[in-house]
Amino acid sequence: MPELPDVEVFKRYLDATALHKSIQKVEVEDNRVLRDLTVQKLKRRLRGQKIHHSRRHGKYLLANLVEREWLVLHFGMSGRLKYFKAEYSWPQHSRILLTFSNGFHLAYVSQRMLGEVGIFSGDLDDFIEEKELGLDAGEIGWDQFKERFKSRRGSIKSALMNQQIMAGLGNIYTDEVLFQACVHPKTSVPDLDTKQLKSLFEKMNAVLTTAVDCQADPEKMPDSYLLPHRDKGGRCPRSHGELDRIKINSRTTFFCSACQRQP
DNA sequence: CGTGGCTCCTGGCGGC
DNA sequence: TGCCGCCAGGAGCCAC
Repeated sequence: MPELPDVEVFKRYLDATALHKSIQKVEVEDNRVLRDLTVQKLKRRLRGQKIHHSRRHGKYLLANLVEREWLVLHFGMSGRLKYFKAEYSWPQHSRILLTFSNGFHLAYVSQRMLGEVGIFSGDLDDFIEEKELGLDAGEIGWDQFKERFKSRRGSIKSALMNQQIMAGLGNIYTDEVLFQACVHPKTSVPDLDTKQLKSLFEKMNAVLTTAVDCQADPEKMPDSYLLPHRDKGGRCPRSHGELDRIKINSRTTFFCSACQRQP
């Protein structure tokens, strides 16, 4: 699930629940989510600290611990956060559990463990540089968007999903943006005219804003969106034709061949 | 440089 | 009912 809107919702959730509370206990239920980081180091860096504020960049959420030190959360395909009180209500697939001084817990939940929990030392800009991330999709301006995409040769879907060009869009929201802009996902970037590129930029902003407003919940999204219709029998809300389903870069891609014309 | 395939993982679902 | 293969909203790596 976690693309930019989902992670933004996680950020707001974290901000509303876990700030300014002393971390008393750190439990690692499965150390595979730590990758190269040792359990010992994670505990040493977290215990006794507080999360002062958080930042999101693309699909990453960074929780600030001390000056130039962050707890890094990446959610892979199935990650989320859960703040709760009672011990017996631990969510299934909790991999990391923090216990605060008020007795509440914050769980990093990840069924498939494709995400990562880490510690980063440095400024946010250093992190972005190390991960080679492009500008955040929610903050990029039109001139930068145009600049970054016009030098690309591949398909627009691949480009929009490329975190080095721009960070935040994943498979689902890329399909949504292409659908809203009526652009076929296989269109090669150089074949797009400025008007189409501008439309993609504007629709991207609208989609991201709407998705965050809907708490990234497909059921709350407008019926005119692709999201609520992908997967369940799948009919285009505009043409009412059956949605097409293809693979691009081995990712399932939904689109409407009536609205999004073959390049 | 871009694309497609494979890999890391777990678990739900449809088909037989 | 049970088992199996397929698939899933991420992303790094490698061969072509």
